[in-house]
Amino acid sequence: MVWNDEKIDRLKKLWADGLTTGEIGKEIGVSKNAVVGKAHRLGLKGRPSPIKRTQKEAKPEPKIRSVVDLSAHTCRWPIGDPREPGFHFCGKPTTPGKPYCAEHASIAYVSSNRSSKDEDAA
DNA sequence: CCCTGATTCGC
DNA sequence: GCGAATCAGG
Repeated sequence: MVWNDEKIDRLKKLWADGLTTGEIGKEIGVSKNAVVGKAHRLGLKGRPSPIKRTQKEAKPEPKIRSVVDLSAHTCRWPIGDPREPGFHFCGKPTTPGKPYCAEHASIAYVSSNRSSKDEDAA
C-alpha cells in the first residue's frame, strides 16, 4: 500500500467527514486497519468511540530492597533464607528504638530467657 | 455477534 | 512506514 498525497488527502477528508474506518477503507480501497493505522500515524484523532485501551502488562520494577534501604522504623526481621531468592525483611513498623516490630521483637528477645525454675534446678 | 477505534507486532 | 493482528468497548 502506497500512501500518496491523494490517498492521504482522501483519508483525511473522509476521516474529517465523519466516516468510520470501515467506510473510509471501502472508499479508498484499503482495510479499516490500514485506515486507522495511517490515521494514527498521521496524528488524526478519532472523535467517536473514545475507547481507551487498558494499560498493557509492563511493570519493570524489580526493586530489591536491601537492609540499608529499610528505615529506622522498619522491621529488619529476615524472612526466609538470605541465600534463597525471594528473601526479604519483615518491613513492618517497629517499636521505637527496636530494630524489629513488636511481633518479631518478642521472638528476637526471648533468647536465653531462662525462667527462675531453670536456675533453681541448676 | 458485529460494529467501532487504538495499540501492538511482524514485515 | 505499512497493515494485519490483537485488544478493548459499544
